Amino acid sequence: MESAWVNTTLDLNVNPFFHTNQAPKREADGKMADFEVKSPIKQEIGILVEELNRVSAENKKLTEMLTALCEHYATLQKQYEELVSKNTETGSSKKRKAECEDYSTAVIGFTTNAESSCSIENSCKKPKECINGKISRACVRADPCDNSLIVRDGYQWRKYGQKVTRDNPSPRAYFKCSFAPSCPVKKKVQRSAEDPSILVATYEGEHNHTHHSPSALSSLSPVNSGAATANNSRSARVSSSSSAPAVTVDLTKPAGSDDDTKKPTQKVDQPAIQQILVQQIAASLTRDPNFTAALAAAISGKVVDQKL
DNA sequence: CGCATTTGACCTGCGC
DNA sequence: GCGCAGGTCAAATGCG
Repeated sequence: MESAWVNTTLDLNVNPFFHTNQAPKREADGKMADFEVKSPIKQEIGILVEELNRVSAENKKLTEMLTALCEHYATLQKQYEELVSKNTETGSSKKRKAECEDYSTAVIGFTTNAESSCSIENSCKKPKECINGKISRACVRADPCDNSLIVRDGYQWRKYGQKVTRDNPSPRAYFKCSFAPSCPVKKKVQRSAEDPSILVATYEGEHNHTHHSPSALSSLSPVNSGAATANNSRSARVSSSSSAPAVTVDLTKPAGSDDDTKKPTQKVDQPAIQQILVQQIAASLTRDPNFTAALAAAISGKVVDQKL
């Protein structure tokens, strides 16, 4: 992932003759008398210098926007890695404290733990529950006014309990998967203590049935679709693309250095305006918290699938 | 009437 | 051993 930066190369053709049809021709006709072109050339140079300054300023602005984008991405990635490393840590004997800390820090994103079962709640579970203990966590942005602890993830859940925990004023709801009678998966949903608009869903176990609930998927609310709606298997990717407009972000291109933007580019077939458009879209997307949350969920879901 | 949700009681594990 | 806190059960309740 480290190398998956956005290409920062801007195809801003600052060739002085780019915007003038006459100049190259005159250059080709190089033997033209000085007195014939002196005055128009001066005027033209002034215009071109002005144009160059404008483009340079725009270039600088775009570079800054792109830097912000990359920093934002790096921050998200760092957050994700911290969460993963935290979940893979072993040895915290004080399970309840550890769990509490997890809730307070896992504000955005989706974490899972496929290899080391029960690491999040390693010491709290009965041994028999740890055998199938694949634990994952999803954070879903929800309306703070909505008291229902419902996380729509495509599965059918049956609520079997609710409890107010010590470290969080909002109650914790307990769900069992009712899609299949023998499905052992359980889900705990609780609002984040720090941000009541975020629902933290913790999944335990693996579904022993296929996930096909179109009605449930189609009912994913816009509130959820923009945030990280996910569970421990496939629905993370499905939900993130179910109702939101399709946005394809290519992060596979290597990043260009700052110097790259200053180099004159050989490519003239790609209009600069398209590049600017792309940059502006990227910048606006990174300012959208829903998009960043969805991106985090999508990345997490990808990692989960690779682990499976 | 059947199913899902609510909610108080009970069970279990952990720390002191 | 006791108390605390999280997790689960099951009767009561609500809703379509």
